Amino acid sequence: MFIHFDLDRPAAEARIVVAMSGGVDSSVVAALAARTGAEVIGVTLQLYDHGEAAKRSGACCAGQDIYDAKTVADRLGIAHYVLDYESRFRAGVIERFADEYASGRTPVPCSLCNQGVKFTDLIAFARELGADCLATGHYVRRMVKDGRSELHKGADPARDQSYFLYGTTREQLDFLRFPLGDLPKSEVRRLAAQARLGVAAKPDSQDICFVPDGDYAGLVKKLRPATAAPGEIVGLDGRVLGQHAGVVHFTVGQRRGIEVGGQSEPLYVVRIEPEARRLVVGPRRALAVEAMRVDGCNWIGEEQSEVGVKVRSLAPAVPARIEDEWVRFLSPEYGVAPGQAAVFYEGTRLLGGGWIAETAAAAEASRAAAA
RNA sequence: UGGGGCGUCGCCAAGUGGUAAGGCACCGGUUUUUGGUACCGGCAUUCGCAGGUUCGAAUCCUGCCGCCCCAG
Repeated sequence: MFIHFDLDRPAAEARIVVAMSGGVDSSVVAALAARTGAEVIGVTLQLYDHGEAAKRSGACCAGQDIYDAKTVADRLGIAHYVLDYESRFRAGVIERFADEYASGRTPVPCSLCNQGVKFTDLIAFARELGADCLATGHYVRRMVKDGRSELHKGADPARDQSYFLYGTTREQLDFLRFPLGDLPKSEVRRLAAQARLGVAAKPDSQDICFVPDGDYAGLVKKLRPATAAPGEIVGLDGRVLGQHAGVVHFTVGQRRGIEVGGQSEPLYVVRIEPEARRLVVGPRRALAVEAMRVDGCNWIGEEQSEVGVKVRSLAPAVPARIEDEWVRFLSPEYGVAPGQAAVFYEGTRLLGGGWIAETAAAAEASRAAAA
């Protein structure tokens, strides 16, 4: 398998920097890059401490993973650097992650990380090295049309990671390469095995990389103790239904963990009021949202008003119309959580996106509240 | 301590002689580079307690305990 890296000069004269997390995907990218004949430099970011998180396989960017990346680089015969980005990762991702929960919102740390540490800081570093591009293992595709770079979903719909990259700027995109975007995961693993990389059978990373045991709430509680303050769970009519152990445990649209039984239908978190430490819950129809206000929009493609929009990584894009800051769904959307990303698409092409700032209940939900 | 009603899984609740529905909650799994959703699976040898009748009782009888309502 040969992947073209779309470089401006002959491979023999080019320099490719590969962001190596220590996982299968980026290791294969490094292997593919090495095959082009270009000079390849692997870079691994050390993002957090070497404590508990480092022992967990499947995480990225610490301890074992740095060692794995180094091993792959040695096997490929490429240079490998480890950059200590702990402090900027803490400030740019972890602290903001905690702040979001403290404001009753639900953050997307992967987007923050990509926008900041990976695509801003790491790209700057790669440019300093005189690289022609920065290649990553993301499952997305970069296509050049009429001299302009476009960002598209990965070919494998089950693996597409474009949602997390909506904040990529055009300048960044010009410099980035995503060699895996056309491949199914199975093929990537096959390539890893073929290249005899030790990480070929390493489990996929999942959950939040900097949370050691999946207990993200535990981390947020440590950083923002107020999020662990108990409070009331109230119904749409204001009636107190129970107590909760901290807003940090909840997100809009969430069903499990409310621990209020005796209902005829399930209850979902409809709203989080952090100042009052209150959780407002209601039936599923109370989750219906007809529009959302989107903050800090980034456009990669030209601005459009009729788009497909994703409010979560999984689930297909749904049709919507953009009216200034507000994005109006053609049919009600359920479980739209402030703090999450709204990402706009036209077919497979990612147009742009922003953060969900607030939502407007659909008539259906208002009726539920009145009942 | 007169009258009436009720007591079935953590909550709601069906079942009134034939060998414990269902919903909610909870737990587990599947999916997944965010959180969540969804889906699948699990979840009362036992019906307030103690006796009795019966081939057989959550269901009938007796007593006790507890709660509620109406009267005092």
